[in-house]
Amino acid sequence: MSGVREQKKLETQQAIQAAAVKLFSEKSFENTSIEDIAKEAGIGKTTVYGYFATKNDIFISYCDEELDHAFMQLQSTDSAEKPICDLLVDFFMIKFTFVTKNQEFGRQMLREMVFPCEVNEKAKVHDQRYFDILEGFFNAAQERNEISQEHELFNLSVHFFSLYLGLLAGWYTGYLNSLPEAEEAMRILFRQAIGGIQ
Amino acid sequence: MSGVREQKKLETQQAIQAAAVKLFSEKSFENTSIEDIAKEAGIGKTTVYGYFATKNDIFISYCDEELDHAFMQLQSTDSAEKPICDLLVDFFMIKFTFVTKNQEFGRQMLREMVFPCEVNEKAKVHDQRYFDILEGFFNAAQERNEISQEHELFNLSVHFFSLYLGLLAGWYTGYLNSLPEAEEAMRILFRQAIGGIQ
DNA sequence: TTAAAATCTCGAACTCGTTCGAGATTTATT
DNA sequence: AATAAATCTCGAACGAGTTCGAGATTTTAA
Repeated sequence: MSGVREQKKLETQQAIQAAAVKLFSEKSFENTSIEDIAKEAGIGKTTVYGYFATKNDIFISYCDEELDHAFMQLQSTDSAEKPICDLLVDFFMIKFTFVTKNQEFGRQMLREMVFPCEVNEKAKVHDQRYFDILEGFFNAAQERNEISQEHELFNLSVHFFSLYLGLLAGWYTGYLNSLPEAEEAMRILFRQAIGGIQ
Repeated sequence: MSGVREQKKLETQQAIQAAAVKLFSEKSFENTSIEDIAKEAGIGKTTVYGYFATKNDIFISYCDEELDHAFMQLQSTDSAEKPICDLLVDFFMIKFTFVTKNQEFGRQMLREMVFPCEVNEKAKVHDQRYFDILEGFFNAAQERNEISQEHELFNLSVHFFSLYLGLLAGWYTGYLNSLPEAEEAMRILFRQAIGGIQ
């Protein structure tokens, strides 16, 4: 009977993850201690470290779950026949709204995702999914001749993603204070990008 | 004889700041404890808290000093008769080089500056100085008709600053691995922004 | 079946950021 | 000059993340 240990390990792992999701949502990252998580998961505090190297790692796996949920919402972006600018604004405003919904959670997550301590393969997979969607948008826009063929899809995606990042920075540094304000700023920047500044 | 206390307070403040600069440079933020700083400054660990509310605050004041130095270098950007694209690349590559010179320091600083815990007036002053320079560039470019008058200087600055941020994110998430690579990517994005993508 | 190896668990302890509280020093008041 | 008020300092202690080490459990090998 091999695999008892493996089975238990999986269960414990999931128990920790579930406890973290629950407590981070109820209280928040800062207000949840490792001991809280351990207690909720029914194990000793030290045992947690057999599964996650640091408290931050638990947070990152929590982010992964949250992002998965958010991704569902995103996929339903109605990519019908809208002009590319509107489409992009819709797309990024969903992300923006999600990430700034909870100021603290968003900040913490962005710090980890945008300026991570070490290259994180899992995050790259996430990014790739978003970029796939974006590239789909641009590809369609190129085919209907709304935008030029001369730019690579990846570079286009990076461009708009960067503008999105800049807006988030503006939010967290206090330049933007409401969603409509953010959307207006986003529209201005996106139009600049599309039309050029020459 | 009034002011003995004030005098001492100033000295202590400077001693802490100097100790922090020294130790953060030698070891790094994480590897420097408050106690280390206190010892170096010749005071008790608790006393530090009379001057800075948190360890992070010490780091932020350290950043301010570093950024001041970096700013000097920046001002000397030769804004002669270069095309705006080259000028912007030069400008932002100085910033990029500075901030990524020490991977860990840069990451920590960017986290604080881009996604700060609370709105930080001092950081805004810094940003303003950079934006002033950028707006100067754009203004000159508009006057020699290199770029259109229709965009506000501020929005233009935000646009390129955002692209710069996106590149830093690319650096820290492992998409960019060398300065020449970063510069090439920057040039591509900047050209996209200038020429538009239509 | 059994002994050795590998792995898992958790109480105790360590580190470091931060707060408390009480005594020391300076300033203000008369 | 003397005393009260304000401020500064730092040893002690607390809280939370993390590591140590030793015993318990499971796997492997014979």
